[in-house]
Amino acid sequence: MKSYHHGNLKQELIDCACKLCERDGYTKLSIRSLAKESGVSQTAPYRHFETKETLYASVATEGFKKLSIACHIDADKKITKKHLVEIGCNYIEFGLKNANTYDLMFGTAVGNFAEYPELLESANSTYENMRLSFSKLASDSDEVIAFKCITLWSMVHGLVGILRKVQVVGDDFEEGVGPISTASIISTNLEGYLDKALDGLIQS
Amino acid sequence: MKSYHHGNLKQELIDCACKLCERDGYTKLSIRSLAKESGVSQTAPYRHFETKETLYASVATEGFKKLSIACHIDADKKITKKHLVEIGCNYIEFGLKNANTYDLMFGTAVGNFAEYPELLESANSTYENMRLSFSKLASDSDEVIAFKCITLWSMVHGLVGILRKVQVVGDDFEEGVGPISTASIISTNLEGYLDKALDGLIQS
DNA sequence: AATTTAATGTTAGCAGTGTAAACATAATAG
DNA sequence: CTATTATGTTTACACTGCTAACATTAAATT
Repeated sequence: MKSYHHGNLKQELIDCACKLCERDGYTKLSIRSLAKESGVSQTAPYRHFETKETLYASVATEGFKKLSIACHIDADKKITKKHLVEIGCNYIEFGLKNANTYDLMFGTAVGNFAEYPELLESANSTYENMRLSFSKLASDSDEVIAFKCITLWSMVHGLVGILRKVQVVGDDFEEGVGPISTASIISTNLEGYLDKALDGLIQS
Repeated sequence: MKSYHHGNLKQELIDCACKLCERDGYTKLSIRSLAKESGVSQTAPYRHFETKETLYASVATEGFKKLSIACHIDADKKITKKHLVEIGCNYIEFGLKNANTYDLMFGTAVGNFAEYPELLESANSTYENMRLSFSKLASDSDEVIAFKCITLWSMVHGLVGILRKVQVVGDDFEEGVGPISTASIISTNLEGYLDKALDGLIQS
C-alpha cells in the first residue's frame, strides 16, 4: 500500500526528465508520461512545475551543472594553453555525447533564462569557469578576457553544432575530401584541432 | 463562391509556414492553424505533406536557399580574404535576423536530411558555395579546403548561437566587461571581429 | 494536543494537436 | 465520355498542456 504523498516527487521528476530528454529529445517528453513513469496522477507534476518550460529549465540547469563539471579545471594550478585545449575538448565532448540535453540548454525551449534563477546561475557559472581560466592564463584586461571567452565558446559551440549536422547532411561528396570525412577527422583529433585553433586566440 | 480545389495550396502552405515559423518559432506552428489560414480543411495539408516534419523540411529548404543567396559571392571575380569576411558577416547576419528559421535549419526538428532530397540539395549547395570561395582564395588541397570550410562554418555558426544566447543569460555582470556587452561589441563590429579571426585560418 | 493552514495529491474536463480512414469532388488521361 | 488520379472534406482517435474543484496529509499555530 503506497502512501498518498510521494515524498520526493520533484527530484524524481527532474531525474526522470533528464533521462528521457537525453534519450528521446526534449520534444518527445510529456508531463503526462513523466507522471505515469513516477506512478502518480497526470497533473501531480503541476504542483512542482508551473509549466512545461519550468520543467525544461530544471533539466537545462542540470545540464549546465554537468557541463561546468566537465569543463572544470583545478583552480590552484597554473593555467596553460594545454588546459584551455582540454576545456574546449571536454566541452565539445559533452555537447556531442549529451546532444539532446545540449539542445535544451542552448535552444529556444527555455525562452528567458532570467525567469529561472537556478538556470541563470548554473549557466553563468559555466561561463565564469572559463573566464577564470583565461584570467589565469595571461594578465589581460577584463574586456579582453570576455572577448576571448566568447570566442572560445563560439568555437566549441559551433563545432558541436556543425559536427552533428554534417553527419546528417548525407554523403554525396567524394570519399575522403568532403565535409563528412573532414568532420570525422576533426572529431577524432579534437585536441590537435583545438590546439591549432587556439593559437590565434591566445597571442592576440 | 469558392472552388473545391484551391489550385496553389502547396506553395501557399509553404509560404505561410515560412512566415509563421519565422514570426513565432516553428514549435508554435500547427498544421491545423496553417490550413485555417489558407481557408482549407484541417487535413488538406496532408495531401501535400506526409507529416509535419515534411513541412518543416520545406521551410528549412527555403531557409537554406535564402542563406545561400545571402552568402553568395560573384564567382567570376578573384576571391580575397575580404570576401571571406563578407561571407562570414552575411552568414551571421542571416542567422541573427532569421533566428527562428535558423533554428529549424540547424536544430533537430528535421532529423535526417537525406530523407528530403531538396533539403539536402539546398544545404549542400550552401556548403558548396563556401567551398568554392575557399578554393579560389588559395590553391589548397581538397582536404585543406574542407577543413577550412568546416572551421569557418563552425565559427560563424557558433557565433550566431552564442550571440543570441548571451543576450538571454541576463545581466548580473558588471557594466562594460561582461559577456553581454562584449557580445554587443562583437555584433556591432562583426567585420573587424571576423577579419581578425580569419587570420589564423587563412595562412595555415 | 487540538486545530487551523499550507503543501501535495487526485479526478474531471477543456481546447488544441498530429494523423489516419472513409468519402466527395474536380482535373486529367484513355 | 469514361476511368483514373489528384486534391479536398468529414469524422474520429489518441495524445498533449493546462485549469478548476476536490481530497488527503504534513506542518504550523494556538
